Amino acid sequence: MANDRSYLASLQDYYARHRALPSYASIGTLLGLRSKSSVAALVARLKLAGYLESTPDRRLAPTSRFFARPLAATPVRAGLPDPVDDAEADAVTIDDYLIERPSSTVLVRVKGDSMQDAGILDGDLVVVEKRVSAEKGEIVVAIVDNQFTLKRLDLEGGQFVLRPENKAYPVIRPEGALEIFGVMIGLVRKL
Amino acid sequence: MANDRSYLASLQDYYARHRALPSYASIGTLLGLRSKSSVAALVARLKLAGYLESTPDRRLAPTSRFFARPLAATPVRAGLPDPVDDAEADAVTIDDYLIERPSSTVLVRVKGDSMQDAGILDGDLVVVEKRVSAEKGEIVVAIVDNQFTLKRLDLEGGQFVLRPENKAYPVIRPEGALEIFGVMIGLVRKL
DNA sequence: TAGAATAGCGAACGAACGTTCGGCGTGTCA
DNA sequence: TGACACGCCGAACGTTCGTTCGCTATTCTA
Repeated sequence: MANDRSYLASLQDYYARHRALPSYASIGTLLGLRSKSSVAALVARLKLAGYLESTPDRRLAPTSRFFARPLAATPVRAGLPDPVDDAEADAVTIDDYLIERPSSTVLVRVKGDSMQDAGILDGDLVVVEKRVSAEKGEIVVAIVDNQFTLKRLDLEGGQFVLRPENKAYPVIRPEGALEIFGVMIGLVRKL
Repeated sequence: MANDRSYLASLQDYYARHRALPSYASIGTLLGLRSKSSVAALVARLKLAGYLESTPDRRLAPTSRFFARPLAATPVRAGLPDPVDDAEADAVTIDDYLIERPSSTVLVRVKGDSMQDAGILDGDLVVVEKRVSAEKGEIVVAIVDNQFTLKRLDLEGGQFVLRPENKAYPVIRPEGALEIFGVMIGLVRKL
C-alpha cells in the first residue's frame, strides 16, 4: 500500500517525461519488479484507486486523478503532511482542463478593453473553439472588417448583434450576415 | 500531405479524450486506413514532422509540438489555405506559457468577487507560485484566518495591507505578520 | 501462534503488436 | 507518353504484449 504511492510517483515522472505509459515489462524494469504479474497486480490496484484506466482499445491510460496537479483548496501549512489521497486533486495539465477538441481550438490574443466587464482584459489569451454558428449569450470571436472581434452574441428583434461588455463601447449591428469565427470557451492570462 | 493534417487532428482529438495514443490497428480504424502499413507510413511522416516520437521502450508518444495550439493573429477566411506548417512559431502549449517552475506552482480556485475589477472572477483558477514574500503591487494569495485570500499587496505607512479590487470590499489590515502563501502569476478560466 | 491477507516471482500461452515487402492505382512532370 | 513518386492495400513475420496459474515470503491480526 504505502509503496504503491512511490510506484505511482515513478509512473507519473515517466509520464511527465514521455507523455505515454510504458509497457508492463518496462514498468517492471522501471520500478524494480521482476515479474510482469507483479506489475499486473500493481496496475489493478492503481486502476481500483482510480489512477489508471483502459482505453477502448485496451491500452493503459492515466485518469485525471493520475495527474494530481495540486489544486489547493484549503491552506496547507508548510510542514504538515500533504493529504494526497483524499483532497481530490483536480485539474490536470491546464491544456487538458481547457481544451476538449484540440484540432478545432485556437488561441486569440485580446486587444483592447471592450470586454473588461466580463473579466477579459487587454493582452489575455482567449481559448476559442472554431465554429461557424453560436447561440445567444455566448461570447464569440466574429470577423468584422477583416478583423477579429470578441463580443457577446445577443439577439435584437431576431437579428444577431455583438454586444461589448463595457459601457464605453457601442453595440455592433452587422449589416449583412454575421461571420462567426468561433466561440470562446476559456481564457488564459499571464501576468 | 494535405490529408496528414486531418489525420493528425483526429489523433490529437483521440489523445485529448484518452490521454494515450491508440495502437496502429486502432489508428487505422480511427482514420479509415485499412492497412497497418499505411498507418506505419503515416506515423513515420508525423515523426519526421516532429509531432510524434518513440519512447525508449519503443512506444509511440506525442511531442510538445503535438500539443501546440495555433495562436491566431489575423482572421483566416474559410477557404484560404491554412498556414499551419510554416507559421509554427506562433503555437504554444498553455502549460509552458503559464508555468515556469512546475514544482512550486499550484492552482487555486477563486471564490467570490472581491477581485473582479482586476478581471478575476468567481470560479477562475489562479496560477500561484508558492513564495513566502512578495512586493507591493503584486497579487498574492495570503493566509488569513486559516483561509486563502486573494488580494493585491499594498503598503500603507510601512505596513503591508491586502487590497481587494472591488469597492464593495474593505481593505484588510492584518494584525500580526502577514502570511503569504504565494504570488499570482496567471489565471485560467473555463466557461 | 495459526491463519489470512498481501506482494512478489517465474513460466507458459494465445493474442496483439509493429515491421516489412510486393503490388496497385493515381497524379505529376519532363 | 513514359517514368516516377506517393498513398494505400494485404499478407506474412517474429516479437512483445498482458493474462493466468501455481508458488514463496512477509506482514498483519485474531
